[in-house]
Amino acid sequence: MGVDETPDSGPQSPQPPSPAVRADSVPEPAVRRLSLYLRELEGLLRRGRDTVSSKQLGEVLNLTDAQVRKDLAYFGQFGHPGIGYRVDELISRLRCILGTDRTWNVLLVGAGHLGSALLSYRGFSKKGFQVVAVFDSDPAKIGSRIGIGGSLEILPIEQLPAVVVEREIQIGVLAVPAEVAQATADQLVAAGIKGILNFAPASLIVPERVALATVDLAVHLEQLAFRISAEQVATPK
Amino acid sequence: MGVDETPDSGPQSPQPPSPAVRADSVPEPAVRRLSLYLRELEGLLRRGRDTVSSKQLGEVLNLTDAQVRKDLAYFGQFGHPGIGYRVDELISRLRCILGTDRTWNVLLVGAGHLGSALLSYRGFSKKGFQVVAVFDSDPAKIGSRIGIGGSLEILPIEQLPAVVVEREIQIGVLAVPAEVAQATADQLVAAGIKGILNFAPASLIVPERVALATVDLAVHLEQLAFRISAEQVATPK
DNA sequence: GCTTGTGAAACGTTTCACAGCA
DNA sequence: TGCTGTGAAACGTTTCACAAGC
Repeated sequence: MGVDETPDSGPQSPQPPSPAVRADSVPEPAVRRLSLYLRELEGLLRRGRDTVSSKQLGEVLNLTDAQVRKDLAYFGQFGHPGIGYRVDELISRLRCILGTDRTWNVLLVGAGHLGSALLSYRGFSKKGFQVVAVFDSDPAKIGSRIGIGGSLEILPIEQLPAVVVEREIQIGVLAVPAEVAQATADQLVAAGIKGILNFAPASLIVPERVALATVDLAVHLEQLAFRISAEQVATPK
Repeated sequence: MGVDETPDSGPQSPQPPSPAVRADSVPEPAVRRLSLYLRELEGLLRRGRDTVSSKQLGEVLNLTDAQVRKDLAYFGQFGHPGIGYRVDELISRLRCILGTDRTWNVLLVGAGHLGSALLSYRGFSKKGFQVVAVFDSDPAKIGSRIGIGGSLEILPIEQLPAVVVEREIQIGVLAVPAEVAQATADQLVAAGIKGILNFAPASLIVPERVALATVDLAVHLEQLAFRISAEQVATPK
């Protein structure tokens, strides 16, 4: 499948990554919820809360208190009996675990509607994800500037391997048509990307060492349609 | 929480919904995978395939053949021993089950970058989801036209209840800032919306009868960051 | 009082393995 | 032979219940 990998340790990895706890044998659903805990905690911090109990955290997220405690306990002992969890403390622990206590350099492939929207989305940089390169295959777009304040030049896909190394890019966001999604993913993998966030409505196959997440917007609408239909048939309660 | 619900049966529901099989006691993960099966099958159909086995379907989706068979069997007996599944037959069965064999009228709240991108996304209408109204709270935007060919006028949120009834809207897409997401969701619920697709990075609380799906783009990047970090710590295989 | 962390039980999902059919 | 549909076993996750700590 083309070139395979950057030698061993990347160009120079910024610093040893942070986890500090072995992150294996942790249920996948628990890891997904970690992000939700962090999001809620950041909201609590903004509202000036100092501590929060597993019960309170669970309530807003529709989870039991035991679930919250167990999820957090997979990674260490962060709580204080009788008190709960200290908001600021738990936030920095979770950021460390999730890897968002550092900056991640991200590239975007596909400067269409969705790609442009993602570029102007503040939520990414707030969490430490910095889009540092944009690629497109359309010759008409190449060379033009895009992003907040036109800070990025749209590059041809051929420059991908060099730019990934140069700008120390770890994650690629795919906002291309489904038909070219697999081929583009292959190029990202060949360039040494470590994770891919795929917005194309297609299943991708990547080597095990590459992390992959696919977000299919239409699929989520389909799930809503299913649940609405089911409701009308079954429980008109 | 404001007005509660449109009387009983909506204005006039287009037609009795399609499911035909009791859609209860089906594992949630199985329902999620139904959408993926459908997506793959549509790809197979385009490539001219007539039949497919559970093994072949499972391979592209990283699932076992038994998993595929069991998922489909929850809804009926669609397969043909010795042959597999007929692609066109299974597609129409799945569309019927998921509720995408009919058209869904959708509204969008929030005409910012993401909202605009969603409006110009072809994947929605391809699956039968038609955006028929757009709302925003910014007075500067109200009255201007948006969407493919400027076919939609941006309306003030005050018109929401009337428009939902008038245009028989079942699903609302939320592309608003996190701070106003819950308040906006409350308005959608009050207007009688049956399902909400939330793109704001916030947990929403809605009545049980309203279907809710939240897509937090930053959360998916966080999950990638976690898995990449974990990889470097654990298995440098 | 209230809260965490955790073994054990309960529950749900996935995989196995095979009968039955084309 | 090749494939589906399906009980039963294996596995994983969630909930329960309680000891220990503030």
